[in-house]
Parts: sequence; C-alpha cells; structure tokens
Amino acid sequence: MDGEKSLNFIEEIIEADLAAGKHKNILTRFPPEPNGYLHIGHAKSICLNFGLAKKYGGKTNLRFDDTNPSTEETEYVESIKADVQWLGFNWANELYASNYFDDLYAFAIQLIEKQLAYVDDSTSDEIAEQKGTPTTAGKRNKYAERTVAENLQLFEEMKAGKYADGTKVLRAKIDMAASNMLMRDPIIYRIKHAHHHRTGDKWCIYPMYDFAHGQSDSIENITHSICTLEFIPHRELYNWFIENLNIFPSHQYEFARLNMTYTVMSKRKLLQLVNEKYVLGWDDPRMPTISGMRRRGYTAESIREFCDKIGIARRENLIDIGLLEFCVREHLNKISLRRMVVFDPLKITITNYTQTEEILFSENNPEDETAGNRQIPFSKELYIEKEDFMENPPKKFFRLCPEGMVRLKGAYIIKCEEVVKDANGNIIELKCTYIPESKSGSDTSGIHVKSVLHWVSANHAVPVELCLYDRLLTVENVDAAEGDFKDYINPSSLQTITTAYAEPALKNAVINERYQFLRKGYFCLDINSNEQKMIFNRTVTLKDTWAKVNK
RNA sequence: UGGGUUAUGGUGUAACGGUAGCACUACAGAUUUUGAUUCUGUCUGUCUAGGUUCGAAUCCUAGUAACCCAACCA
Repeated sequence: MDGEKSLNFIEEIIEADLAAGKHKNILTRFPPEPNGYLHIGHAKSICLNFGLAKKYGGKTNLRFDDTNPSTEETEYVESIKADVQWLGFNWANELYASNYFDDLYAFAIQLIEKQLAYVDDSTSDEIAEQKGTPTTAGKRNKYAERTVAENLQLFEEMKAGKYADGTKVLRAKIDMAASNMLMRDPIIYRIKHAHHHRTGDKWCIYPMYDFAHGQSDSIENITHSICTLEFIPHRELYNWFIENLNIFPSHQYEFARLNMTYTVMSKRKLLQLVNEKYVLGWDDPRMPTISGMRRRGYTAESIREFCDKIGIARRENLIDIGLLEFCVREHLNKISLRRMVVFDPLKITITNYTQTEEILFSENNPEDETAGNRQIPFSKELYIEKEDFMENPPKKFFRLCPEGMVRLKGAYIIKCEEVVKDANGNIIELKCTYIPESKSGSDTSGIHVKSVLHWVSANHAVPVELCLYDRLLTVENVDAAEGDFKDYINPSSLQTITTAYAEPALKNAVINERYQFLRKGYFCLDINSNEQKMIFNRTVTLKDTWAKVNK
C-alpha cells in the first residue's frame, strides 16, 4: 500500500455511489436522542458522519430524534450541541424529528388509506402475545379488519386526545408471519399525553422510532444514513416505509459501535452512575462522556485521532482504553507546558548554599522551541518527592539515596549527606550539599548523574489540590462479567491529593491550558478552582517504565 | 431451537485469487538534564474440517463460536 490509507467499507460504498452517479453530493446526519449526554461511542459516530461529509464534499445535519417526550429534555439538547461543536464539527442544519410531526401524521393517513395501517385497541400484553415468537408465526386480531373510514376516524380521535395513554395504537399492516419480528405489524404511533420539549402540548400521539427515523432521513434527502449494528433488522422496515410512501430513497448502513475496556458505554448505565451518585455528574472526569473527558483534559484533537485509529467495521470490538491514552499523550506531549509539582513533599536543606535565592530558567516545552522559558526560584530549602529518596535502594533505583547524587531539573546537582529522622524513625528531612559548578546550562563539573528530579523551592511553593483518576471499573469487559456492572465500580477511581506544592509559575494557570507536571503526568485546571484553591485534574499519567520495573 | 450479522497476533484494523501489512500493547536496545519524548529491533495471527486452483485470509461445502431481534425505547 503505497502510503495510501485504505478505505473503510462505507467509504467504498460512497465512492462507488459517487462514481456511478447515484448521488452528486452526499448528505449524512448525526441523530442523537436528547435523553442523555454524548459519550466517546457517539464521538465515533460523529467523526464518521461528519468526517465522511468533509472527505467527500458533502454536508451533515444534526438531527435530534425526539419522538419520546417522556425521556427527553432541553438540557440534553444543549449539551449535545456543545459537545459536537467542541469536537470540532459544524452541522449544516439543526433539525428535530419533531419538526416533521405534521408530515409524519400525513404519512400515517396515507398508509391507512392504502389499507396498510390500522388502529388496534389491544393492550400491550395482548399485542406481545399475538406477535408470536421467533419460531412461531403471530396472529392478526379482529382490529386489523377495520375499514379505512373507521381507521381514519379513530386515528383522528387519537390525535384529538379522545383516548387515554395505552388504549389504542396505530399499526402498520405488514406480515404477522415474517421471520423478522419487526415486520409483524409494528406499532407506528402511540398515545402519550406528555409535554414535549419542543412541540409542547400540541400532540398527544407520537410516532415510534421506525416511523420517524427513516422518513426524517428521506425528508432531508439524506443519502447515507449510518447507524449501529443493532439496527440491522430495522432496515427492512425502513425500506418498507420508503417504498410504500414512495418518498426519497435514503439508505441505511450499519457499523459496529465502540466498546472500550474498563468502562461502560450505554446511556442507561451512565445515567444510573449519575443518578445513584457513583460519580459527581455527567461531566465527572471519570465518565466516558465527551463533557467528562473535556473536563478531565482530553483534547478534541486526541479524540478525533482515536476515532480515526480504531477504524470502522462490522464486527464487535472491545478497544483497549490504552489506545485512547496513547492518543491523548501523543497530543498533550506536543502542546503542554512543563511545570514542576511535588505531590508528597520531603524537605531538603542545601547546607552549603549561601545565597538567599536565585532565579533559574527552564524550557516551557522541549517539543516546541517557540514556547520559551519560565522562571523558577531556587533557594536553600526545597521539597522533592518522598518516593524519589530511598535509604536502602534496590540495584536498579537510581534516584536519591545516602551519599548519592542527582540533578534537580533545571538547577544543580546535589548530594545527600545526612538523613534526618523523627522519634519514630520516619525520614523528615535530607541535608544535602550542592555542586556550584553544575548549574543547568553552564555545567563545568564533569559529573554525570543518572537521575533528574523535579522539585520546588519551599518558600515559593504554592499549595494545590490534585485529583488523580483511575479506571472507572475493575474489569476489562463488564458486559462479560457476572452480575451487575455496579459491582465492578473501582472504589479508588478518584484519589485527591491535598499535600502537593507547585512551582510559582503555576499561579498563572488557566482553564484550557494543558500542563505536564514533570515525571508525573498531564494535568489541567479544574472548573471548580478558585482564588483560594487551585484544583488540577490528571488527564493521564506519563508512561512509567520504572513503575513496571519496580513491580 | 426461526431469522439476521460477524469471525485475521493480546487489542483494533488492512489485503478485493498472487510476499499476511499497519497501529496500540508487550519485550530488548540506543539517545535523553522528565525512568517522559524520540529512534532501532523482537515476539505473537487468517475459527475448524474438507474441496476448487499452479496458487486461498479471500472462492465452494459442511461445521463451530459470538452478537442482535419477540419495548406503546431509540
């Protein structure tokens, strides 16, 4: 393959359609139901639909599939729009299935007139009963015999609010013996005396998904209607309506939805996590929601890159969350400002340091020359990370130890001369000397050390709070695990650190800027930060070879 | 047990009858003032059994496994 990226199966279909002159331009759509927040699985669909349009010079509509007023809310509409935009996509039109309620009602009348739909008074249990099973055909009931006039009147009365919820439905008259259960006279309208977030109380009958989605595609002239695998059986019905209504022939294509290790990807389960307070909200940084990932520090670029890397196919998949982390590290490495923060401080006194303080410089980002330098104050008393010192180190440990030497990043080489302990034998301080000729950038000492540590000057240190996140679940594939998914929630998915000290440059931290805390990971300022307290979220750790060796 | 869909390294994804490639992971090494980054290298794969063919991941036959469908949800 001469460097050319191969096409996925949908791209192949589109290129064939375009080549055959079937369409001049393509039109796709992203059709969320506004009953929850978008998650990374939706991002896959968004990137696909908008990406295809972009690649082939077409357009994409954002269409809310709002046919069920009892679960849908404006709050969700707003969050969905914000998330799609944040991901970097612009829709051609903001549309709603509810825009088409009048058209859909007219379509239903047409079906009745063609004797292809009837009003059924059966209860939901009776309908289920009469439907049969996958191995036995269903039976049509007496209501299917109603005349066109009778059906027209009844349906009109349903619309007028004459009947209570659940007492009547409109059904398409197709085939009660079909092997595809969806073709066994599917319900297309039900009575719901519910307030709709857009149409208010205008309607008390609402179309079902199957009677709304395909027709909406058709009304908009969508050329390629892309959805997930579980809708495959719906395609037959989708086509049946288009054919019998004789409307624009949109086509449905299906791809496999995204599953990811150590998390859940269903709106129902995510809603449960929110409602039952396992997380702090839809935008909790542990959630796989777009808003959660945004708050955690993921960039839109990295999410798009991830969606590109996982590919599009028709087989079930379970993507290693490590791939997502790889993508975000890859981007953050290029753009984040380097800063030093000590999480668990151990005091160091430089016994031979005679100045009160001096200002040192260090690069903001070694990956980006234009990022410039920052000032870092150095003084006699510093903090380093407790875990960077060991009194009796194993062979492969090359950080600080008694008599040992390390470099302080951007500063000097120091040597540990004395370990100070409290009455209980805990190490509370290290007395060190520094090598004056080893100053960073003008080192003439000739000394080579194996390790470089991050540090902060004690007098200049800024206390900050850190939120460290771990995977949401304790098992890779919760769908394959026994019992309820909530049994597998990771109890330590959030660790809050209140002992951390940051270098003074971090006082200027702002939302949306990305930081790499040297040797610790990528962080961003949390929206709950204020003048008194800065809170940083860890987006992802750095790769840590030492942690692996150590284990 | 009716119908539908899918099977390629640990995980994803290519190949369109002609050298099984790429990415992530894992492992080994080089460089490094982040045990990061970067660079180099290594391991591991065509669900099974037959068949067609000079040649099969690809075509045929028969199995096997997984997922989806019996909501007035989408």
